[in-house]
Amino acid sequence: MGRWEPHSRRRLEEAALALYARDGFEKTTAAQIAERAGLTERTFFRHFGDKREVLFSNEGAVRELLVTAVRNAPEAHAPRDAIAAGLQAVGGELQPRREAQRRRAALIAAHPELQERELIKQASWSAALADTLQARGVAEPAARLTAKVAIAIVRVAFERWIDEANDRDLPHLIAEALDQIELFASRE
Amino acid sequence: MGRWEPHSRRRLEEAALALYARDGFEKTTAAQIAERAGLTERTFFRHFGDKREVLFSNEGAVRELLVTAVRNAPEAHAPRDAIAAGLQAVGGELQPRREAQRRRAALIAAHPELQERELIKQASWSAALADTLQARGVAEPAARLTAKVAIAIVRVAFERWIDEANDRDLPHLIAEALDQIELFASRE
DNA sequence: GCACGGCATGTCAGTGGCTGACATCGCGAC
DNA sequence: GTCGCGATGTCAGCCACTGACATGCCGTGC
Repeated sequence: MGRWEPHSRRRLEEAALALYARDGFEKTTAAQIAERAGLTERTFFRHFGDKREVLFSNEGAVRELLVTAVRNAPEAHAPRDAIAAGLQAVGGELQPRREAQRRRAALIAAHPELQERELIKQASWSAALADTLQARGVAEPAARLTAKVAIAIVRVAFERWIDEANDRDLPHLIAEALDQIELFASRE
Repeated sequence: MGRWEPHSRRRLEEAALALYARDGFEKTTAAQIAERAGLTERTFFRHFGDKREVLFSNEGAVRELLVTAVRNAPEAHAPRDAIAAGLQAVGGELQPRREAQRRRAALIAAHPELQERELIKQASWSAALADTLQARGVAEPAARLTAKVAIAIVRVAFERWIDEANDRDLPHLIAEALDQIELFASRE
């Protein structure tokens, strides 16, 4: 066995989740999280830039999923269809974790500081998507605009998926939202 | 003369602007801002919820401009045209202050924490716009989606306006961005 | 013209997020 | 077996932000 228990990062994430849910975000201190994980506050801040970031450790992976799916869409596909593939990839990834996503969304909705962090993550998705569209030949500023619209689509679909009593699945809701917008983004 | 110099809020804003520009955002403390304004740190935090908020005091007024213009658009106008009126109102408001907007944008672009705040302000524009569209008869979730697209349009136009060497005016850039998207948002 | 209450500010003490500097020590490379 | 690396611990400190209470001009009512 090593000098320390393994998986410290994951332990911190789990401790944070549990305490944020139990006591609320503001009432939880970084020291409490660290203690519950058997670590020190300083170590918490080595793994996560701030108290909020611990709730967003997954974000990079989902973003990569999105841009990869768009990048790998057949070259003949119009931007709209490449984007559809990307959004569906994200939808398929999140669909199985509905309950966890719901809890997480409720936590974020209750705390403006967390919404801010969520929004900047969305902006980073948008920027990455815009780059990918450019690489597929979409010119600026259409690429940036189209990317923002695409993120708006997933978000609205996501919110319906979280909110609604019925259990329509996320990919379906994404497709529906996509149908409501005529994406510009023609090749030239 | 009153017990104190008047316009303390404005003095704080100006002091903050000057110091953020001169020394950078993080290197400026709230106490320094207050001192430059002839006030105390505590008073700074009575006027502004945090160090960032002082850069966004104008935001509510512009949001009101937007929703009012949309609300007052002739009832016969399609949502797309009502939105166009709203966005043009915002464009017309910002156009005369290009240099100030440019400086402000540069400051924000250099600091992720400020971007976060900017994004949540945009989200509040979007939410207010969605409500207004609903009041005009646009159903959910189309209203929310359309509102987000509208905000994406102003943002992309705004960024071009800020960035570009030439001096095309903001209302024109907004109209151009609007043309790139077919807004859904039909009445029923 | 005086008492009074409100309101913007001041004062003070405290909490907690976050950081830099330095110490510790198991583990793998060689 | 030594050595250096990397993850963690320890400690001291800054500053954003807050609650509680004090102060004193100013308008209001009488």
